[in-house]
Amino acid sequence: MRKNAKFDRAEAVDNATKLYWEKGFNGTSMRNLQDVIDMRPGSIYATFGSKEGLFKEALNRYADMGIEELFACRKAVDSPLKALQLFMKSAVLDYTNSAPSRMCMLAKTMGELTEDNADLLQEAKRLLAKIEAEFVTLLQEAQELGEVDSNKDVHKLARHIQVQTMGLRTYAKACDDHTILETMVDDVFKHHPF
Amino acid sequence: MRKNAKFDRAEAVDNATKLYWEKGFNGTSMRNLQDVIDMRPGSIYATFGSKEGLFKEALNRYADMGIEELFACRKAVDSPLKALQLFMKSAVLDYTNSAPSRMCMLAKTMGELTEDNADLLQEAKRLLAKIEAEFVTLLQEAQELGEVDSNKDVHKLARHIQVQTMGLRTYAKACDDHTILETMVDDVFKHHPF
DNA sequence: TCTGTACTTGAACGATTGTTCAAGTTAAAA
DNA sequence: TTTTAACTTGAACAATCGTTCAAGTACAGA
Repeated sequence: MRKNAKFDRAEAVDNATKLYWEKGFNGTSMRNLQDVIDMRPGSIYATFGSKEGLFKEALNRYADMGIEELFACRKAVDSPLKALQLFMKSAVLDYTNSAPSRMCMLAKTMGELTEDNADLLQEAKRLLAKIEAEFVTLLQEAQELGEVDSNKDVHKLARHIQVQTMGLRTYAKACDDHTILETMVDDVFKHHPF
Repeated sequence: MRKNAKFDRAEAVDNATKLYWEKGFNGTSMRNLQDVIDMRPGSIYATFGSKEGLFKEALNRYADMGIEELFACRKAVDSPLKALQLFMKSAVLDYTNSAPSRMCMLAKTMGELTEDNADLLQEAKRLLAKIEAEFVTLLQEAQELGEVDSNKDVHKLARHIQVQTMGLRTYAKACDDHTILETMVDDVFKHHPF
C-alpha cells in the first residue's frame, strides 16, 4: 500500500532550515519555501501541517547540526576544552561560508518571536537547554582530565559558554573584522573563568 | 503659514519604538502602528515616508534612550565601572517591567534583517558602534581614576561589555531566573578583564 | 489489466500586507 | 469673513500572505 514519497523529506527540511535560518520565521513566506524545497503547498501541508510545524522541524534540525558539529570538534582535537574553543571559533568565524547567517538560529528565533508563537519560543528554549547540556558533558570530561578545576560549577561554566557564543555571534554580524573576532574567542579561553 | 501638528511626533515615535521593539520589523504591521500611535496611514506616510523610515527613527530613539540610561547610571553612582555594571543590570534584569522585550532592540534587528533592508541593517550597526563609543568614554574615565589598569585597551574592553550585554540579554529571554542572571552580570565585573 | 489508495498538484480562498490619494478639516493670513 | 495652504482622513489599491481542497497522478495488490 505504502507509496514511498519521502526520500527527500530530510533534504526538504535541510533546505527549509537554511531559508528559515537566513530570513527568520516572519521573513520567510510559504512561497519562498515552496521554491527552495520544491514542493507544492498541498504536499507541504500534508507533510508538515503548517508553517509553524515546518519551522519546528527546522529548529530541531538546526540544533542537531550544532551538536553534530560539537562532536566533530571533540573528535578533531585531544582536549574537551580545545574542542569547545574550536566549536566556538567555527560558530563565530564561520570558516566555510556555508552558514546562511552568522547568528545562531535559536538566538535569532528568541529575538524574533513573541508569545503569539509561544510553542515555537518554547521549542527554541528547549533546544538551547539541550545544547547547554552538551556543554556540561564536555566540561565534566574536562574536569575529569584536570583541564578544569574540580571545584568549578560546570553548569555555570556551560551558561558562560552559551552567553559568550550568542553574544559573539551577534557581534560578528555587526563587526566583520576576522582578527578582532578571533582574538575575542581566544580571550574567552585564555584566562578567565576556567 | 505653518500649522503645528507635530506636538505628538515624539510621542508617536516613542509608541512606535515600543511596538517595533516588541514585535520586530517584520512582525509589526502598519495597521498595528496606526493603532498605537493613533495616526491614519496618510499622516504616517506624510511624516515618516515609509515603514522603514519610521523604523529608522525608532532605532535612533531606542539608542538615545540607552545612552540616556547610561548617563543616568553614571550620575547614580560614584564610579564609572560601577555605572557600567548598573547599566548592564538594568538592561539584563529589567527591574521595572517597562521594557517591551528583554533583548536589545539593536541585537534583535541585527538578527531579523537581511540585505533586503541593507540601510536599516547599516543604521543598526552604526548605533551599536555609537553605544560602544560611549562605553569607551566611560572606560577611559575609569582608567584615569585608576579603576582600570592603564595598559588595558579600552576599545577591547568596550567590545567585551557589548558582547556580554547582548549575550546576557539574549540568554535572559530564555532563562528567566533572576538570581542566575544577576550572578552572571556580577561575574563579568568581578575578576575577569578589568 | 483493472482497482483502490497514497500522494501530488495548483488554482483559488479570504485575510492581510504596505501604500496611495482625492476629499475633508483646520487654522493662520488677508 | 474669505482665502489659502498645511495637515488629516479613510476608502481603496494591487500584491502577497497562509491555507484549503477538488481533481489528477502514480503505483501496489488483485
